[in-house]
Amino acid sequence: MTGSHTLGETEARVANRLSHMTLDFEAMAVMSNLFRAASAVRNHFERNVLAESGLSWTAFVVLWVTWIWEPAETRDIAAEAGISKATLTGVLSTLEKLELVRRERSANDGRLVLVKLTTQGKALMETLFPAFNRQEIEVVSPVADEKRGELADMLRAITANIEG
Amino acid sequence: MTGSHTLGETEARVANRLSHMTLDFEAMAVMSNLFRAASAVRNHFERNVLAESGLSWTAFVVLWVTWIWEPAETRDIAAEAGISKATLTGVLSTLEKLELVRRERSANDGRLVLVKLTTQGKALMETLFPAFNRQEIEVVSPVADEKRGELADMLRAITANIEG
DNA sequence: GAAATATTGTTCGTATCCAAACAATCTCAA
DNA sequence: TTGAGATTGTTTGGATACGAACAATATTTC
Repeated sequence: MTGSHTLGETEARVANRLSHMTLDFEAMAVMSNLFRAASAVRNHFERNVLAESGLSWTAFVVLWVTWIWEPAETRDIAAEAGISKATLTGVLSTLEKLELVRRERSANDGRLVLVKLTTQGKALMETLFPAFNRQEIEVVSPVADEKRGELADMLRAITANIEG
Repeated sequence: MTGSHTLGETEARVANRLSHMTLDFEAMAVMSNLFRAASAVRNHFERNVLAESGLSWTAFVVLWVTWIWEPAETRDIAAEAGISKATLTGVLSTLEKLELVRRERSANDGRLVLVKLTTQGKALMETLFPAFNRQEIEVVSPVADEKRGELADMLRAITANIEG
């Protein structure tokens, strides 16, 4: 993930390249670190937790959302997972092929598709999710205990500001 | 991005579903908000800044890294952009088709490929990057001025902890 | 200097990922 | 009740995404 250049080097080089522009480097640093962190954490989880189950990151998120909300409507799953409904169609097909999930037409509304976990899907989540959480603890560990609430709040505020 | 359920609802439902497990909900909240924020910001940028240029998020990042470091070696671009070299090959082909970038064999080392921006590529970045930064300022605005450094530091620490 | 080893970018196969077009279904007004 | 409009999940087409295998080139080893 990290290149051969340090972040300081990059910022100095950027400053030089952009010396004729008026820029907010602090905002830039926040955004840059946000994406680096998200990408690094995601790759870390895919390799260390998800790989042995053969699940992609998105597949896991979809499985998780379904687990929490089942029977879940696909539009809600897509929104909650942060992916388009077109993407969800493909991911659900993958999860169905793995027999972790089952699609069902809604009786009340013929347009809707309800998604449920199979017995295997539930069993997988029962072991996978605690393993996932153990890694979450590991990943967050460099942030001081008393700062974590603040960190979550700031990230939440950024999201709310965009989507509001 | 946000579903019809609030984050509080989700957490309550998760707590109920997982009541028999020992979990760190604060670590979970930090990770959850990290991905929500990254995803929301990325989508926001793709739709509001990048769409008119016909660039994807990744294409922009690659273009940006190349702009800063040109002539840039592909292995460095991939590392700096946080994508695999296989992915970079495809993205560079896209950027070359758009005539924003040029590939060149290195004279010193026949294995290396050097990447440079075309005149059009430079012109695009001259207007696109300031527009990008203006949106960055907007996105970060809900975080108090004096907290932004801390936020960047915490995210940096998480990344370093994983990759170290 | 020749052979073994390492490194680099591309290709291949497969899985995401999205916007836009689409068919099926539902809602609601007239 | 019938027809216009809205909503939902899928399909389509094209770009991204990765690991693994690959050919080309450099480096190391003896």
